[in-house]
Amino acid sequence: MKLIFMGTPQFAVPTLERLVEKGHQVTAVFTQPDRPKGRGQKDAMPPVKEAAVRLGLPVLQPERVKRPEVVEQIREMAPEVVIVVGYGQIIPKSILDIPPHGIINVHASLLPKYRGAAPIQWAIANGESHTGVTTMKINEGLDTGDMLLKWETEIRPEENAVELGARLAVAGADLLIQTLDQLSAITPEPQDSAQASLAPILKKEDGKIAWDRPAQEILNRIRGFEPWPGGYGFLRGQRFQIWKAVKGAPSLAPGALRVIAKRLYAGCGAGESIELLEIQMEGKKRMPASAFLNGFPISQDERLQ
RNA sequence: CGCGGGGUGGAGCAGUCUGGUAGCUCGUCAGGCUCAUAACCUGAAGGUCAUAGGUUCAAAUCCUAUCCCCGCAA
Repeated sequence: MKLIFMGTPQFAVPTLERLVEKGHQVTAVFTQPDRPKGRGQKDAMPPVKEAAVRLGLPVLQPERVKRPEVVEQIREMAPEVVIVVGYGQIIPKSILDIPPHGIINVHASLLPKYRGAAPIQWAIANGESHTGVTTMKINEGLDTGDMLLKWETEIRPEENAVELGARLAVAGADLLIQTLDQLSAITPEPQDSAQASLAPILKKEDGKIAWDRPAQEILNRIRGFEPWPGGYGFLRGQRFQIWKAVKGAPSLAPGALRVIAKRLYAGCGAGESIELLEIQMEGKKRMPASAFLNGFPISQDERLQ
């Protein structure tokens, strides 16, 4: 099919690759503009742009797709369908009507659950046992379009957002191909808004650990928010990131840090605790808790905030 | 030129301000103790103190330049 692809993050890359592999005619790839990133403020290409360049596809990076000249440009391309995967911009109504097969989106949750920008992260953070991907027809709402196909999977107990995201990206790519193949045969199913929930874009503060919460909830958030914002507290005024942790046996007060038999524990709510396995101090590399303890003696009344 | 932290035996750090024989915790190796151990004791190996210049009787430490790593911010 002749189509336009719109996407930005790594999650969208497998879908783009599969489309090309399947012989679909990708007229253009829309992605967010290169933005200053990292130390030194150098402009960095979004993952989808890198993939598009590698695949030899034309790339367009308008600041706003809803600008009339951009809309007109899309109209002239006359796509049969437009594929959107994490583009990062709202598709205006003026574009919705252009492709005869509509605009199809791949969303990383079992809609109507977890509508929004961070469905993978929130599904893990909330301790869900299952999630999946859904293809749907985009309408004017936020992830409220009629659903086409779904794929469900289990969230493994130790799985973090990076790992799950990689699995869902591949599954999403397959599901989209399947959706396109069967498009005429699929009956779009409206979402039940009563069952809907939101997965808002993550903020840095979402990573700040509330030490009075139950241990399991804290662990869910740490792995759900990997690699950003992760789970962190403050130790002696410095940012203290926790990358890997498991449930601990000792009973400690919320936020209390304690070393027992060379293992590092942090207290949670209800007298529970977590054992910190991999941590990172501000300005330092991530390291095993054992290495951290060699150079940073923990006193008895040490506390995390 | 966005802001800041850092590069010291295998790991994590101190020492740098106030130049003067390289230190701590751990790991490794050898031996000892113990029913045993993540415990304890004794001993050993292992470092061009990121790199290149400069100042000095003397530089990990002061000056200059470069490379690399990390956090923030976006």
